[in-house]
Amino acid sequence: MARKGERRGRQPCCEKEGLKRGAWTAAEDKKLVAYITKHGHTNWRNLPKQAGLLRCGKSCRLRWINYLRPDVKRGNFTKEEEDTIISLHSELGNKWSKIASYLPGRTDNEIKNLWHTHIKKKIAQGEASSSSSSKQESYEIKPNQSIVLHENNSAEELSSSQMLWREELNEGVMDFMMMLEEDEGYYNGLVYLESEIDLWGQMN
DNA sequence: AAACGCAACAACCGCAATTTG
DNA sequence: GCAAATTGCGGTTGTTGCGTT
Repeated sequence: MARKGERRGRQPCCEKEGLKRGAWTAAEDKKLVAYITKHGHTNWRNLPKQAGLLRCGKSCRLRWINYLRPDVKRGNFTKEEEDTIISLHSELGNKWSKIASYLPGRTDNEIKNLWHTHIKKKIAQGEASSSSSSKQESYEIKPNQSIVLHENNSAEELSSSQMLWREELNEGVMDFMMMLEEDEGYYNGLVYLESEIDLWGQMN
């Protein structure tokens, strides 16, 4: 907290100078995941400094919540999810985080993007409610199954998109593990991460 | 093959709400 | 109770990739 007599008024969320912006690199992602896995995120403002990242806390928080969190569901929206979004939006308006809370694994940003890129257009074209007659679009229905890091699913149980998704996840975890080998504490973090992903999978 | 336009989505910004001392 | 710090949300912008000409 600022002491009396220090600069008044609202400070920017981060110093603009010397901080990196734009797309996140794999190395930055790893640092962030490793740090949060080990220490959690009690203070986003201090986190980047402690994690050795040249980013502002806001940027780290956004990256974690929208992409790096183990329970984030990547991939195309199902028809059911889409219908839920349409229904909730008519009820709640642009309360994206509220809408996201009804869709486990989906983020407000993702839903907002979907709305602006697909759903809004569909509704404008009057297609939203006539799903039976409308043709499937490029983001057509995909089986809504869990992320599985373990080798307990046979290939034929997974769609090609799921296989690709799973491969990407496993690659990421392998990279992460290589980094973790140097630090036992980080390994415990990985175990935690995996159990979280597994738990999320069981819930779905 | 190059140029252009558009769609998709990742990331940033500003403000509001909440928390803290 | 107040001021300042911090977090979270929603709007918007920037970048990238793909399709078309």
